[in-house]
Amino acid sequence: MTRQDPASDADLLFRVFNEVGIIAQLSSTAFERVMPEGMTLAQFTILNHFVRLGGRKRPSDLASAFQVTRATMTSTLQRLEPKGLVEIVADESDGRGRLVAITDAGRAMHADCLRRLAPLLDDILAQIGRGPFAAALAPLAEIREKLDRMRD
Amino acid sequence: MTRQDPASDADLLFRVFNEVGIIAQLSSTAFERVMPEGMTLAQFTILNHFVRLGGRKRPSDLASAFQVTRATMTSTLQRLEPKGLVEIVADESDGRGRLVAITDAGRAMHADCLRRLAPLLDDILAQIGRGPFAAALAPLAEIREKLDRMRD
DNA sequence: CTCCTATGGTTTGATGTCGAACTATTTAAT
DNA sequence: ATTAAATAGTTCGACATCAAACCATAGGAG
Repeated sequence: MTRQDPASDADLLFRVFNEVGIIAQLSSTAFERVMPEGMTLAQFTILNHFVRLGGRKRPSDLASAFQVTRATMTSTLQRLEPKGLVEIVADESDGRGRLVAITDAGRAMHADCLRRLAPLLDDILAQIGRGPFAAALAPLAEIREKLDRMRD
Repeated sequence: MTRQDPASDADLLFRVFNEVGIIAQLSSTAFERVMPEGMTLAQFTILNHFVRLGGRKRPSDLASAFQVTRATMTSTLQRLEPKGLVEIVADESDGRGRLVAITDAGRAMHADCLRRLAPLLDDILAQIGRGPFAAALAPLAEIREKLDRMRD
């Protein structure tokens, strides 16, 4: 029963990755259209991390938390810091490292983003319902986790 | 039973979009690491379209087929054409339009990409199995379709 | 102690992507 | 027929992202 034509397996993977790509595209641009001028999903994600977990983190820890390269994190932090949304200080205990923390302005920006996001989420829930999301979450989490573990 | 705390609904959506974003990220970079030098997922997707469906298409049709802007399609076509993988000619019946078609070199490149992709797909199937993909496909397709219909 | 490797960050160059502004052509409206 | 609105493509500027190359510091092997 679990035996399958290899071609159809490949096709299944293709289709899933294709849907995933399109959804990622559509959702991130929908997000960014309602966000304050200049705020991107990548930047919001950093603020969200600090609002939920607090504390100070090294850029490389943020990079692995979000599955991006250190170069990408450098770039995003270099956009957040001039706006005063995060502050970055040298790590006393490690001459190479730096430590990032959110500022009050960053918290205010995050709150504003959440406020603007609410109507969009309501709209999506009204149009699609929670069913498909509930059904997709567990398999997606498994795919993500194993895919992540494979990148070695 | 279907009644839910609105906060948990928002959280569900957040999580699904988050998983989707990470999977899109990981899968596309995994794809591009095994592809021939200079080939990207975006470019492969165009070649794949023509190999499967044949014919000639206008850039704007390709753009809507792949849910990207015309500007994005212009950019991708401007990378494929100099490499000789597609050819672009004026549309006789419409002075504004242009028509894109794949070339023999494009077909050869596509075949090479498929050949290189096979081991990666095998690896993914071996590590994850088809189960989570089969489970995710239908809900993802529904989310994608309705999200797509909302962008108006 | 000295050297070699590992780790943290940055820079550079390339690609994909968007939105906005622009040109050219087509179609519809009056 | 003239004009206004829609459509096809392009260009530009910004951002996210990666890989590769690079600098600095830390840690371990002898």
